[in-house]
Amino acid sequence: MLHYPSEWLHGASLGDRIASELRLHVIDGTIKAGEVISENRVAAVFGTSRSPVREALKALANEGLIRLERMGAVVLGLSDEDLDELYDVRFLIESFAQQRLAAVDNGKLLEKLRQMIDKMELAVKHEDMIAFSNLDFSFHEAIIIEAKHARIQHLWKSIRQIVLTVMLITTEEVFSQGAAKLSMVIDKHRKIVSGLETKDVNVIRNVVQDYFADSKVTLHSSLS
Amino acid sequence: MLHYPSEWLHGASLGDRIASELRLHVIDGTIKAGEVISENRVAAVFGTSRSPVREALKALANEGLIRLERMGAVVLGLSDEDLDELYDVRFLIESFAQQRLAAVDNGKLLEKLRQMIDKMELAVKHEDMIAFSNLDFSFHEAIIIEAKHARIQHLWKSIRQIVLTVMLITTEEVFSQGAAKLSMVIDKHRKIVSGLETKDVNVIRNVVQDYFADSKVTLHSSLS
DNA sequence: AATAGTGTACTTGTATACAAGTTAGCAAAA
DNA sequence: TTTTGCTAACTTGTATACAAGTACACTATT
Repeated sequence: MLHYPSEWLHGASLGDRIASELRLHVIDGTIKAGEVISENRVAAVFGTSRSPVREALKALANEGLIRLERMGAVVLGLSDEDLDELYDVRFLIESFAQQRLAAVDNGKLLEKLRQMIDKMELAVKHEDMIAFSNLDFSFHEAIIIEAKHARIQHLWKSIRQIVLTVMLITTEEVFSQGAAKLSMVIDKHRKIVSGLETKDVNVIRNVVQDYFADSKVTLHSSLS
Repeated sequence: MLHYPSEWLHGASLGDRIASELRLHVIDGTIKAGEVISENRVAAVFGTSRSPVREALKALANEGLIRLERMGAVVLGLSDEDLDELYDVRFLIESFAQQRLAAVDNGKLLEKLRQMIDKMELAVKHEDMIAFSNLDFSFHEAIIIEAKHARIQHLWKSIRQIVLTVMLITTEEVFSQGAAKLSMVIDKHRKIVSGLETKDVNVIRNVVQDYFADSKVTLHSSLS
């Protein structure tokens, strides 16, 4: 059973840890949609009081993974359709961010992105799946942060944990498909860098569209 | 001093009430950006324990109005730029929703929207500012809900309280500008209905663009 | 006077206690 | 058999208690 990487939990409170573990299991289906969970039971499972559990459930509710009700919280899960929608929103956010980056000096960002791609290749060589998924995630997050739009960054924040967790799961699958698939993934990121280089909003729009259209395909073949 | 309408708080927990009141005062500037607030002090002000305050602060942090730190939460507030960005995001979300509605049968929605517009005129006649702002809000929310995209609705959920509160404040200003301004606002909503009627994505895109471009102008002239 | 050390008051994170409300099941009555 | 009413075990919302960590001012020392 996949566990949430403990190195991603440094300095995290109990509430954060419970949220991360719960999130992972809701997304990977260990906790099934329709199930009803209560603060007390979750607290018992994790051996804590209700306080951190309460925070975790609030967080998961904010992310749309569960729905808080009068009695108990019902698990919503992430269906295939939900994943599609998640990528719709990722596209919306990243597309906005990249369009914005076309209008400013983005040299330093591009350098950073290229370094990340180098590290991706290293992670492939070391067969370090966790590092790879983290790099994939950080690549896109760097773009969004560099766009310097507080509200957009906030939208991102509301889905970032889900995206990170989904990437963790899908990367596991991609790794099992061998080096060819991985170099395709890396190449897609190179295309994004090339797109940003042009600083042409039309080129960028197409690049981002291609990226996410392709990602959706990978996503579906990976999860079914 | 403007208070959060108590009729919007039916069945709300203490946490919700504190969040709403705090949100209003952060947005209207009664609580200034840069200020540091602590759970204890807020609890003392509202005469409650820290528990509901804690929830309220978490909610406000999720909305980006404050930033939680080791010691105390620092108020971020909503600058003019933040408001611009808020409307960027509103445009992004509603534009997506309306594009989606072009492809489906939206007759029932249109009927509902027209009824809302009628009620707006009634609210003007009765000089009921709170009802008007609520109708304006519900009009746009109805569009987003009807798009039936869970992730998009979630993005909306993460800003809806801020939008509602901003509308409450700006509507107060619009009302003070007299009937002519109000009928302009109502007319803008009629244009949206007309746009949706065409079911033409290009027409709709332009209508929504116009709507929010114009709203931004109103917003700025209203708050400075 | 400047600085190092220390204590105090404040902060959050977590645990626990209690109150009020909801649900489900069972028993008793029609 | 059906329905009504009650009980008992759950649920969340809120209050309170405690622990660990942080900032800041004050004091003693150089």
